[in-house]
Amino acid sequence: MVTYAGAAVNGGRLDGCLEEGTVVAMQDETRETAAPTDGRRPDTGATVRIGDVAQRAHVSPATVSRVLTGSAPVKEPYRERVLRAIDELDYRPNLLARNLRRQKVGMIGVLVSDIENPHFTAMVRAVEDAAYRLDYRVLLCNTDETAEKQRAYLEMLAAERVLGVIISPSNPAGKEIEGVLNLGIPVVAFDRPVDDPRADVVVADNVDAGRRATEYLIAAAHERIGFIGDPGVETCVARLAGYEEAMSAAVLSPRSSDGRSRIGGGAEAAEALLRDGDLTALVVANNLMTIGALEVLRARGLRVPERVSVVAIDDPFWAQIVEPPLTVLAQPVRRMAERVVALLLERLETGRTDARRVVFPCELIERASVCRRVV
Amino acid sequence: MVTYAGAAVNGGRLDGCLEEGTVVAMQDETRETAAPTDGRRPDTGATVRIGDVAQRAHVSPATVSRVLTGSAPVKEPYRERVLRAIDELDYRPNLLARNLRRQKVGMIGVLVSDIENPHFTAMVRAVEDAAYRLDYRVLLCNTDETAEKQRAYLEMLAAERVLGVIISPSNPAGKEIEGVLNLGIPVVAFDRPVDDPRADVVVADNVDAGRRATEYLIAAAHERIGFIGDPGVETCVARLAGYEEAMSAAVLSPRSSDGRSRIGGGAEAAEALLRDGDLTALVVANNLMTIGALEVLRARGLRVPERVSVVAIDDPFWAQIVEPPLTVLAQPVRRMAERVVALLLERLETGRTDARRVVFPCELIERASVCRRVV
DNA sequence: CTGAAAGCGCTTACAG
DNA sequence: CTGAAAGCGCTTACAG
Repeated sequence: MVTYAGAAVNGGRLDGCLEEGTVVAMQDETRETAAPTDGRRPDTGATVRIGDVAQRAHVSPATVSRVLTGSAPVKEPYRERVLRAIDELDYRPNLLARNLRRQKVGMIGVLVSDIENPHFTAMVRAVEDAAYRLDYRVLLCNTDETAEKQRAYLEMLAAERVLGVIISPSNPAGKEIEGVLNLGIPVVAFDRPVDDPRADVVVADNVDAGRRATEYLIAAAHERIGFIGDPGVETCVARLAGYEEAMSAAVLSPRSSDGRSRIGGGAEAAEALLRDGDLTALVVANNLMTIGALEVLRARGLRVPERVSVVAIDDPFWAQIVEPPLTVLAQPVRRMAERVVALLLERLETGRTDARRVVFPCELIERASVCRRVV
Repeated sequence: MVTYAGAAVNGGRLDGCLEEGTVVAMQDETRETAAPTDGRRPDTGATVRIGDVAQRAHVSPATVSRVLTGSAPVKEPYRERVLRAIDELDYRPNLLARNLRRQKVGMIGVLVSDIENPHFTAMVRAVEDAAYRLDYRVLLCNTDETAEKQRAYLEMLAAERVLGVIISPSNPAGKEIEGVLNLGIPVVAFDRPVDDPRADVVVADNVDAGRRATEYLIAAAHERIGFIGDPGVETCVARLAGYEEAMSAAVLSPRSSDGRSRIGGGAEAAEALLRDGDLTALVVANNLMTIGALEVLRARGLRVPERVSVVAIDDPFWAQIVEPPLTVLAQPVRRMAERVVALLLERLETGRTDARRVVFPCELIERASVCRRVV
């Protein structure tokens, strides 16, 4: 707080002159000061190694290693001397060396296709939780729906010899994953399937989700129902398929638009659908696109649900504070994440090699964004 | 899609019997099948090493290394033989060995205190983007507002000898960071300051944000203004200080409550404040707590802004679709993140050692969650 | 239970 | 420009 009080003295000179993204302006708005460096040098260089500890404790490096890792018992006079030496020298083992020796790292890699999407974020959170408890550290990579970043990260994870890989594949899935698999590193795919038959897969039943979302609207007498999806993303394609099934079963004509999985795309897709025809309902295939669609409906003064009913797929944390609270098909994210970790661990611990595919049904949560169409 | 069609055949048997979190039920809801394993063994074991490549290309390992890293030019007959051998053997260098030899990894560690908070998620995204472009890989750790996880991850990053650390410290900040700093690994703190004077710090001007949020409400004739914060989180404490400054400058009595930085806590804090007195306005110190507060206001039928006006600090992506769209003090997240990466790189590349502190002002964005108090 | 020694798979001065 | 050799800092059979 002391620092803060000082920092705030001449703060907040905005005066409306702030322009988002203007880097030049940043110089003016920010204050930059050199903090005192208190004499301590960042003492690079002379790092202490296991040999130094051994010497100081009058034991062999092997013994130090053994107390460090607990790989074998060490008798009392030695043990304590080692511990003290470690403490006195502030020794921290170099994992780079340990990893090389052991030919593995205590990490599992998690590749996520969009870290800003709350759906993935919730997944990651659950995965990290579970893995952490089991003493695995998580190396999280954001592939940004990009094949190139996915390849680069997969390459790195393979080179780094992680214990296992958990991935929500960016499309097109599959090819780049072989390198990892060939190294004998187990992979489990979540949210979206992966082509390689050696990988486990945990997905929601997306075509069912799309179908049920649509059927729910049809049951409320809607007929002109649009769909916002993303032809480039496998989950959305499946949801679209479910939507189309339901529509054709009811002899209604489907109309869908590409929302590119993002907020902005969802907005554009909504615009396009609205332009083309007089919709009374919308199925939106993911939570980010739902935001875009809602923004457009609001901007046009089309009230939800009276004028346009909406069913979203995904149940993000904000679904209830939106006006009206969203009726959704929710994936059991937490349980799916736990399953993902369990599958990976099973492979790690039992050496299982036959691939599993687990499909979770979604749950319909009725809130207030759908009403019966007034005929 | 083929796989999907099959998967969906008997999908979606929910029938209302699904209970969130019931693990037992999971067995019934999910279908698990063994996928074909197509004969390929996960050929563990016989990994190919640089020596194998060298042998096949009739060159020395040193030469292979040189074409791999580009550390020195390699003449044509050799170069091509090496490339072919690499390709034929599907060789991928073992980074564990490379790292050990070089005594560093091409990774920077990013520690974030809550990965489910869109504020951090946006930050992480921007950091990852910038770092990736510069060819650094990001090791992301979720500390969960927990000193223990923070310590464990910091320990790991130190042992792993990452190039640099970017951290939004969980409180209490500081102590655990010394190990990293002592190793000569640069650290830059974001969102919240870190105690060690060797670290760079990039923060928003939080007391100013709290003050301006409050002044804005006071200017709209509000007098009974509550504050939802988190005494355990430095940013929130600063925002509270700003709030208190503004209140006492206007001779109004402050009333604040602890929302523990989460949705649930925000809800409880709102309940508590509402119970204690007849508020007409609320300042909420972060976006997650804002959700909780809004849920409570909605549940009680207290309309925003007519009955209770709200100013939130943080401008998450959902601020505009909420009803009413939120008036907020927004941090320039993207620019802050870019600054963070720039500071780290500067240390990495120029070897700068004097610490910097950069403070960004927040921007007031007026939307519709505040109205003039009707006297 | 402890120590001496080999080795994990690379990279990089050092010669040539 | 290329190769032989040393070495990064650990761990782990192998003796004792």
